[in-house]
Amino acid sequence: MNETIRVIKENQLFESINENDIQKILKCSNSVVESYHENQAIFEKDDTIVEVGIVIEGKLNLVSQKYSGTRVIVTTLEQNDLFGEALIFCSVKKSPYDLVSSGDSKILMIPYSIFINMCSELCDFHKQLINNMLTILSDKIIMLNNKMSILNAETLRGRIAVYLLTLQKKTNAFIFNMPMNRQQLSEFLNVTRPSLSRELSNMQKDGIIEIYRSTVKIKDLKRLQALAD
Amino acid sequence: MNETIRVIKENQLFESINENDIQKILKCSNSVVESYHENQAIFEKDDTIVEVGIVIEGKLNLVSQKYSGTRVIVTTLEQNDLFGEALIFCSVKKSPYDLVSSGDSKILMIPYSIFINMCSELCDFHKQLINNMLTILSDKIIMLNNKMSILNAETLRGRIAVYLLTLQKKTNAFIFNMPMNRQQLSEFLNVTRPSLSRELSNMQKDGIIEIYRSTVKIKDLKRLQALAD
DNA sequence: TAAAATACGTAACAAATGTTACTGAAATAA
DNA sequence: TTATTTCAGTAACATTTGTTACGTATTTTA
Repeated sequence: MNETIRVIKENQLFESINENDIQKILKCSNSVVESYHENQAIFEKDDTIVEVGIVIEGKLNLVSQKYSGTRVIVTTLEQNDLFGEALIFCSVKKSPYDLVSSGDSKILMIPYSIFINMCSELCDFHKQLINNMLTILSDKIIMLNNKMSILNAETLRGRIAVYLLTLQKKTNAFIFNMPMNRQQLSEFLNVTRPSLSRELSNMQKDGIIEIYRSTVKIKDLKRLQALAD
Repeated sequence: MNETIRVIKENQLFESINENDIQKILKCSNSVVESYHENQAIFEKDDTIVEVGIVIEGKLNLVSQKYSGTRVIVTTLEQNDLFGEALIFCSVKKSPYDLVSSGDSKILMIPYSIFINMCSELCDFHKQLINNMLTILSDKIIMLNNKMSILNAETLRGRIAVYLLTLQKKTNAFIFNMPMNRQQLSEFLNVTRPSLSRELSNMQKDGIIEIYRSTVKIKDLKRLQALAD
């Protein structure tokens, strides 16, 4: 269990909670570490989710079962990734995906009840746990809203503009590095890689940006902003 | 205050909490009903949000300030609509929008602290309030994920397919009405109205659906599912 | 260091979607 | 009822983005 705590004390869910109190939470909530092996399912589509999980060791694949029967990996969860946090609280708790272990893995499963029943001692760390959960859910909403505002842009140039402006704001600089390669960025913006390359080149020709590999320089902020509107 | 309770007792935030306990919550949290007049701002862009609000009377416009200076109404909030619920808990609590009263309005403002401090009595209804908030946030995440899966479809036909299949699943019928007109649906799918009309016609020609105004009949479920994959 | 693999840019062409403008049908108002 | 307004379908053309294929630069591996 010490290994578990060493991992999860870095998790946002346990922020500002010390190791002793984390231990109490795990005990009080009847949390357990479960072991899974290659291809074993943690849960399947339409299962009712009543626990949140944290990956302690190994990797998990979140798998979408297509109508055609083909299976597509939606995302991969690694050490300290949290899952199930939206499903356990929402009105319809059925999972839309399978969650499958990729190789051997260990997972901490935390039952639902710890988040809705305060213990009678009214411990401060229990409040903090729920507060952390509220922050995690809210941050996810903000992140999804930001992603939506990118996908809602009318043109690819607009999407690029919104994306670059968020980086400009975050770094507070006019020269910065993009944290994704072209393939990843094109998937994030929901276009093909050659389309993205072409448009970045066009924007460079038009004097809006300069770009080489992952390094971007914003040359005409006003026009970039106009594109993002 | 009785009028206020008559309104908000229908709100998801107060689900399974009786009128007496709602009254206690409002008192214990120092909630107040504020009055606003035409064009008065409830909060402005970059304000730090420390209260959730519920519209008791009138209408509010959530307004996006574009870089160009033009102002665009993102959405309109009406009686019993909740706002600020994600911003008060997230890591960066600054609002990206202005919230402005459209005509006279009355708004119940509920301070942040009620959601993070259990009162010493450990009242059941207080637990229920926080539980309701967790459900509201989680449902919003699920809704945004669904919307993302529509926008992520590669073609318009795919987006239409995803949308129709969610309606098919919800109504459990092969003939149903769409709750939006063409203009609204085209905005929801992020395309222009003529493009939507054209594609719906094409899908009808191809024998996948039959459509007249808002009435849709799914004629070839398998092909519709293949499109949504 | 050389060889192999990967990442990126580009170009020609195809396909999808946007734009504009017009029509008739349906709903609403007078 | 008739007139008016709103809603929806269509068509021609413009623009944007996808597809495919290839060359070159960069990074990784042996």
